[in-house]
Amino acid sequence: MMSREAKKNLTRRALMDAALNLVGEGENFARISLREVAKNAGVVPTSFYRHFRDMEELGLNIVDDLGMLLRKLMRSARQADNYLEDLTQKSIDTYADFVVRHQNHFYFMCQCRTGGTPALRNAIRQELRFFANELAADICQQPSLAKVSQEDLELIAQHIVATVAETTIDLLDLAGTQRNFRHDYTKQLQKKLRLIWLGARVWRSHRQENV
Amino acid sequence: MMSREAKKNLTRRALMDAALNLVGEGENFARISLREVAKNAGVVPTSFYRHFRDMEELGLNIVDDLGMLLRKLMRSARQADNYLEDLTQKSIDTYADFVVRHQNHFYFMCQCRTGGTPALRNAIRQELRFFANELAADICQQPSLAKVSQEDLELIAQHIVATVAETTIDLLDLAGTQRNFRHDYTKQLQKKLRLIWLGARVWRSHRQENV
DNA sequence: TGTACATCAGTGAACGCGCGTTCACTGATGTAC
DNA sequence: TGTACATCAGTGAACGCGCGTTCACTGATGTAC
Repeated sequence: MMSREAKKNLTRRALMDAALNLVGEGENFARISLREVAKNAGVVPTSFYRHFRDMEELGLNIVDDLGMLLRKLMRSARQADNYLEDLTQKSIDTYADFVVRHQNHFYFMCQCRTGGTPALRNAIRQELRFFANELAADICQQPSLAKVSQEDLELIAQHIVATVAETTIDLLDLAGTQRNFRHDYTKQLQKKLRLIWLGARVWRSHRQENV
Repeated sequence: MMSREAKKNLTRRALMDAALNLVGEGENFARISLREVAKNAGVVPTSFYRHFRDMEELGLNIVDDLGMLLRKLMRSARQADNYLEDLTQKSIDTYADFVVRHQNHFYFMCQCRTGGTPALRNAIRQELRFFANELAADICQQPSLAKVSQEDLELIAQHIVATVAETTIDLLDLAGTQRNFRHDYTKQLQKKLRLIWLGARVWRSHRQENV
């Protein structure tokens, strides 16, 4: 038999997955009711309280999931061959794969990043900031960025992460409908990142340039 | 006496303003009930139906408002002295003023741009795309962008608009708490836009550059 | 190993509440003559 | 200008429903001896 704790964890997962599925089907997380989640998890509403105080706490736990996923993504990106050329393209491909494989989590991210309760919003922003800092640590080794201060490097990394997060909803919306959806998305995102990248290469910290 | 039509318009405005105020106070638009809006507008719930089919239709009308505001913003930005130096700084200042003066509308925009129903999301995205196209038409006259294709110009403009929209929530959050909130915000946003701008100046359309 | 008791995840009935929506209405404004 | 009728924005009662939350419970799992 399964231990009591293991069974409890199964129910907990079922509740979180039920919420994620509803979000993946187009529901707004803010409107999803505790009873709906319980029903979809195959559990009575009162059971919910054995695991979470309320829907917001469940949401915060989903954000923890998301953080773990992002760390996993970062790790696998770092394992990739580090030939510098085409690194951006490879990263975008890795990311697009990852998003499609964890659609529900990324729908949740896109929706709650600006639309959630303040606590939820901040939790997601914090995860993205962490990711950006890791990215900053990675790219600071690039010789072409030698003239950029640490502070500005972090800003650049944050801008890159924000750009990727911003465009993720397009990828998800396309993934649902189109067959060869990936090409248009990666092309656009690559151009946007190249724009930032080119800017970063001619960036000089501690000097204001006009226009 | 006021005409029947004029009175009706007052009620309509009162309903929209009630919804906007609730959003400005931190409520999630998706969770605001028709009855709450009616109560805050000083009107009986059934009256709501004389103006909107449901909350989504009210939301779409707020997006129309927002579109009008953005066009007004664009007009006043164009009227400003066009000395090229410091144009970015001026534009950011104009924008920040504008956002603070129409806080509720911009809270609504930040929240529904990614968190709303599909119809609402798309309506807002369309307004922002329109704004970006206008911006593209403006900046294409810059001699430093002569080598950029029309398509890429539009992408750059979209990227700028997305960056501004993305950071607007920071401005709003800061506006509520801090006294001299504007400085940090404008400084960060200016750096981000400068990054894009520098990138755009060295951009060559129709050629792939690697990292 | 077996027994007696403790723990606690999940149950099911019940509650009061605010929700969206319907309906027939009222009375001020608008229109035709 | 005055009268008689039409329009329609806003009213107020009523509905059935799903909501979050409470409570005492059950019975499988865990623990102590």
